[in-house]
Amino acid sequence: MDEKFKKPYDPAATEPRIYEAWEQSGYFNPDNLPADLLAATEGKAFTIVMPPPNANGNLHAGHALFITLEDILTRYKRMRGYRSLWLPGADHAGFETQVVYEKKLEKEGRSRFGMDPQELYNEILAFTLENKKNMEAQVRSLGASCDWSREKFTLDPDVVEKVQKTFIKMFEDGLVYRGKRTVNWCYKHQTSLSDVETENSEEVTPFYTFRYGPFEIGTVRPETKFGDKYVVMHPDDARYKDWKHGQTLEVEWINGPITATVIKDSAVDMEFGTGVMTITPWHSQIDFEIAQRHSLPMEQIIDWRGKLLPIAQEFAGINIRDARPKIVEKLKEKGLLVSVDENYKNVVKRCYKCQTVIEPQVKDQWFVKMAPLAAMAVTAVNKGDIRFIPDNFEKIFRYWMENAIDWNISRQIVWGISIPAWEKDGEWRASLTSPGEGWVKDEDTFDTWFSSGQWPLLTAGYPNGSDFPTYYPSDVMETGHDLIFKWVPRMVIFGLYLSDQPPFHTVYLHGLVNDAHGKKMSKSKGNVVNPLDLTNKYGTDALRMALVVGNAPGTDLALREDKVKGYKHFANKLWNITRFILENAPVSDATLNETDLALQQEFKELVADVTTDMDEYRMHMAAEKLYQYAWHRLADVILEESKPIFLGTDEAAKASRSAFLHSTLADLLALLHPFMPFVTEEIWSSIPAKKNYLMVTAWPK
RNA sequence: GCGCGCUUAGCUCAGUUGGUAGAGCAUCCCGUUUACACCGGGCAGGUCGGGGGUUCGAGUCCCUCAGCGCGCACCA
Repeated sequence: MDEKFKKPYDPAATEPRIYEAWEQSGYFNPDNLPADLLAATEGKAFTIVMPPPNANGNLHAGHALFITLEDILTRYKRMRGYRSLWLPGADHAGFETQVVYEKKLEKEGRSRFGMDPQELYNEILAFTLENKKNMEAQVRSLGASCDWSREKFTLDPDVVEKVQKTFIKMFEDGLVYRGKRTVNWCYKHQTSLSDVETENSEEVTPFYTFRYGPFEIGTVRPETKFGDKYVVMHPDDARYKDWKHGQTLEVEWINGPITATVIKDSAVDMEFGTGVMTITPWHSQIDFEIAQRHSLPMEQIIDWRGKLLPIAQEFAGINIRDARPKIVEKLKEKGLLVSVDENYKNVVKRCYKCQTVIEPQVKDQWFVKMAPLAAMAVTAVNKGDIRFIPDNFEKIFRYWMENAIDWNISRQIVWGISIPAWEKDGEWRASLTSPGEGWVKDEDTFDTWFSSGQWPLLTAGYPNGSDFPTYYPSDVMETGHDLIFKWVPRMVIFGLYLSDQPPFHTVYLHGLVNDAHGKKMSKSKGNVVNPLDLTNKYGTDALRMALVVGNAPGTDLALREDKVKGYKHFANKLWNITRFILENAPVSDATLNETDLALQQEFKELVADVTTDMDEYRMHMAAEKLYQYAWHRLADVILEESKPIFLGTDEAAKASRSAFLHSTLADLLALLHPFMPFVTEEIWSSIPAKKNYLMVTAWPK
């Protein structure tokens, strides 16, 4: 028996050594897997594309969860004889990273505004590459058996070029268009944002009712109302039936009399307020749509920094935050303020990074025409080409695809992939290089989801790389349920659009990792758990088990330190089970007696049960069953019952029990390996059954 | 407003197609007879949120109500 079993299992001393050995072995690369292992599937591929972590900081508990789940699937399939590829990556994370970097600049008393764009880009690139190394080291420490030789970065030159070519193809296919439309504008970050980059918050805002000629109109935003010269009501509203569409009238307004025009539009809710509203098309989505329907002119009231433009006359140059009370005061003095409801509940859109109130602004941007693409995605789901785990997420996916709105892919930030579009005299062309003299390049960059949406294709080298189509489509997309409408649909759409097939057949969605009381982790609450602190204290295997057991797909998890501690004890339990067997059971290939055959049968049923769980993505069940068997069946009962046998004189019984224990230990280590790769590999290296690494040993039958 | 999810032992959660309620941690009692005190043995603890229905049988399926959480939405 190896002397090491006389001391408790020491994860810290073991894990780096084991990971190094795995990496050296080359088996993370599916092209190097042993032929006898692959024989089981005749070399079929199994591919998971890693959701590329943002290369802008440390890994958090959510990363630890997805790395654990994906590594379990990869290791399981590898042991089942698949050419298992888990392809790692790193995301430049456009806006996210730029926000992180801007905070860093702020701390240094600097600002991105006024910086040379190329200089800023280079600084962020250096920062990102440094973080990327850090991130990769952390992924390794969690035991990820991914193929580093294939690692991709979203700013690799070939990735950038392919992303740009996709845009060009979409431009030629009429799936992207240049549109002057309402966008979500963040004053702090000076960029437009997609709908998924904003959050809604319900807030209590004063609701003002003003006299507008013969009408009363309601608003929460008096500061936008300078240019309001269209008064809108529902065509069926009996109260206003005497007012005709297009009719004009003189009204006294903020800065004097104006000529207003009556517009009838069914977008107006008759039940709300007085049923009459004025519109500010430049700064409201719904007003914009009404204005479009009636071909009304629109004018910008607030500039890109949040200050009132000259149309506001005496208020020009004032920040809208400060302008509101002043304007209300003026309207009140003019006798135009009818009432104020101080308890009005209103939904306000905010920037998901800085919580700045989002301003609708009208801007020329590139939009993806979503309807035809989304229809393809719905068809694929209807045909059963994509399965969701848990399956209720299919409804959410479907809802999102059936209500898809056109996607703004232009960002006014430097940190991203440049949009290959050129403009001359109002005409736009899409091209990698300038179409000729006088063409001006679009300065904007792509929304980061435009590139990450193509990730499964890009990692496989679409359309002509050596891994395409060997490792495309991939098998499982494992990611957080919060990405069900941010990332997953975009991957499905790009996969179908570019390759005519979905990029994966299964979408496995995990929940959030919360704190011990089920509360969302946040820096401001101070309840953030650093996964590496836990692995340093209890070992990586312990953390992995704590993240998996009892964590049903799609549901959130409360991560408690005592749970991690419990599985550290379990790793040690395996250690001591091994010690007992090595000390007491001489190696034997004796035929099993009746008692031991029954034990073997019981174990075989466990193997079958666990295998089914794994095939059905019930990793949480499999892990718990293995834990129960190892501790409360094998250790508590079978080993205890073995003691008198080994102390006795019945040599046949000893031989039989020894044979059973050795084979069961070997198989149990194999079954546990995907969950607890380090301790199982370390034990495996010291038992008689060992041939090659446990990582490339066949899954028990 | 629409949609989704959750409500099971003190805490955190499992419970695959409906078949006599489970785990970990915590608590309490006992134990060092040596694989392991990073341990072992044992006790206690739940009318599975309320109500109704389908069924021979429901934590599991259906309806309804309540509470909590989350997402979506152009009510100015």
